[in-house]
Amino acid sequence: MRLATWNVASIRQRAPHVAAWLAATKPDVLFLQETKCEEPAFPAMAFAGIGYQASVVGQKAYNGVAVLSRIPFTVTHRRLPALPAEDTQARYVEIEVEGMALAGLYAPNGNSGGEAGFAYKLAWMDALAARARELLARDTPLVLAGDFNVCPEAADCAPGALAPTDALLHPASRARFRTLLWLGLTDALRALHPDGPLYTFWDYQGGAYQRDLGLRIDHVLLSPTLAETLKSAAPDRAERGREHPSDHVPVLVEF
DNA sequence: ATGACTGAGCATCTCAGA
Repeated sequence: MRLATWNVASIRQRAPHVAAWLAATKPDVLFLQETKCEEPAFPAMAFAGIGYQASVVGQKAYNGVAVLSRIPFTVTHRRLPALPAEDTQARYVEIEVEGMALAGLYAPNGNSGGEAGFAYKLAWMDALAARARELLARDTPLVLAGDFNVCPEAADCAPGALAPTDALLHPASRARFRTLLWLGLTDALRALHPDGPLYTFWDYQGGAYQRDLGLRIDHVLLSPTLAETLKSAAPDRAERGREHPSDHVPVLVEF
């Protein structure tokens, strides 16, 4: 299985990038985040023509996740079950493929909306952990892939790339990420590349990419039986150097 | 002192991103 995740910062702006990347890389499944449109505006035709079926969990202007797959899949969840019904933010999609649960997620940033915004980030991460716990209790092979909006360790934030008080670095945010690891999930990038920077994001401002002031916030977590078969895991840095790029690059994992 | 990012939307500014 070749599985990827990519925060595209608007699928309507990035459809050509995504289609070209799919044609060149040919992953089985690609999870997208920050598609920023409702389902009817999602450019599904751009991907159908190259063999990828889309399933979209969209909303107007903000958030939005989707999955593109060239293998058959069934959508099992379009929201996290533990969140209140009135929460309509489009941040989670879960599919079933060959007995595996594959989840694409866009965790809240947590820097906007004051204390309530940060509390929402933590509550959302708790709901994600609850879902992971549920699947693992059933021995379902599981992948969590997406923009977690957490730099897990010091090496995941270039010095000066963020203010020390940023929500992505907050001890409570990092604790929520560690909780996922303590459930037995393996951080695919770090499992194969234990040391040094492995950035997946560079800010648009201040020449962050040219100065390599990046962050590692896009992650792929694997349950134990899948982690045992892990072959490769890498961010595709070259995408950040293209014309009109997303501020995130795709992360590709092979297992 | 200067100029300094991107995208969406009931838009010529505001909000959000991170």
